[in-house]
Amino acid sequence: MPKVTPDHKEQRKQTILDAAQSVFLGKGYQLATVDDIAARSGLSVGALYRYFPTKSDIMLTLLERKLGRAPEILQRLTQDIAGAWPRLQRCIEIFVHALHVRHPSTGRFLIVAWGEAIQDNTVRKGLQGRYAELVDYLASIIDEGIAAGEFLPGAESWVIASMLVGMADGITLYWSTGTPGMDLRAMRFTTLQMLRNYLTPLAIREE
Amino acid sequence: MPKVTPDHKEQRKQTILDAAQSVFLGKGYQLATVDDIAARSGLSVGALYRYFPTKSDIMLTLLERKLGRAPEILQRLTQDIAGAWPRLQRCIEIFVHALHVRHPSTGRFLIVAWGEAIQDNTVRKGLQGRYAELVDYLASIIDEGIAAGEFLPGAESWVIASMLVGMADGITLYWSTGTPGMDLRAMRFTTLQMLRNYLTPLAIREE
DNA sequence: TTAATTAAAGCGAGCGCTCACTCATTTTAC
DNA sequence: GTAAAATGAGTGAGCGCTCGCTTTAATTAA
Repeated sequence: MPKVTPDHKEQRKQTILDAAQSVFLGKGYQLATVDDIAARSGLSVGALYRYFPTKSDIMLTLLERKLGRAPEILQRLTQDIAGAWPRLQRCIEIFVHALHVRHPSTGRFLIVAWGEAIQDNTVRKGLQGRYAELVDYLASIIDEGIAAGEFLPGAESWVIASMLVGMADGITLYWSTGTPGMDLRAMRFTTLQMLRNYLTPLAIREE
Repeated sequence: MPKVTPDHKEQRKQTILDAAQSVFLGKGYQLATVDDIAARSGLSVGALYRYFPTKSDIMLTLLERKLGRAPEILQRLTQDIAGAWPRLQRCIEIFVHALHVRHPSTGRFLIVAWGEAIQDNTVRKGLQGRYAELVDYLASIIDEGIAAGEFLPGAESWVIASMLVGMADGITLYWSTGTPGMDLRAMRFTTLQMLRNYLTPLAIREE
């Protein structure tokens, strides 16, 4: 199909990315071969290399598309919610729900990406950047809460935000490797309660 | 050196394991070659295969030696501490301190292992087993605290223990990939405070 | 309307290389 | 002298990526 619309090119790219994600989920990044991805996408290896310069680049593009718009989406979905705590709570719920329920494959994909980040500088930089944006956004909500007198003044927003995202990742890690008997709902509930206890102690909460 | 003592054989094994860890830390598991490990250990590839049947087996043995005795060690180091909360707190401090300060290479190694666990069933099973033991042990402390009336009755010990270990891992993950500006001490402090607030609410704490 | 032309899209065998693992040979401790 | 330990060149499978060729859809010419 020569001289094809830009739309069509974008569709092809997405097809390849979908195939790549599915292969990465099944075998991890290193064990996934370019032949695998080509076969799954219904294209040839050569065609695939017309859209992406390297295998690593496929992974990076996937990361960007999966995580790049997360802060913006969270912002859009929670901008009408009044109060820092309800907004923070909603953000965590949306994020965790997305990783574990709505798009569980994305959750597992992120873990694969972390596995690769350990040995690949480019992937590591990509992941770090995307996560930093997320942490910054959560921290900004906490800061607002502190400024509004809703949260305990001493809370270090960046520390807490990092912990939250770290916890989400750690738990996704266990869960994605199929550790049996994990009650994700109970964990989310307990986390939120712990967090609320910490950020808004009784004195403030009862006002 | 033929007809050598069992002691000497054990030493050789340990030499190889040390070399392997150092190579794994530098390049990750997949990118580390058997040649690398042989070179670092000062032995030949052939000699190495006299002590370990596969590369994967080296990783598994390393895992077992690093993590297998953790619950037992924690128990020994904290058995004299009275009260569930002080003991739990000490366990977390010891564990985190071990991962981040005393043996930071072990912390980073565990992350490499997780990366590999995602694509290798054997490694995954090994890691899951080792971590389950740890979670069980922490949960048992929490259960004791509940039984003694020291902790809130409703607390689900296994959920909390999983969260704690998951959090430790998630945070180690960020930290090990060199995410800048992370204040590990502040995180540990905040975590412990959150946990204490949750497990021993004011009503109980003020007794 | 149809045929000829064109340029991009698609193909896949094959190249060059890496790597886990082997084995015939040599070295070593007793 | 001997049996175990150590050696390291070799093996063969597998992989990312290339490149010369074919196919196809849009464009142009008749």
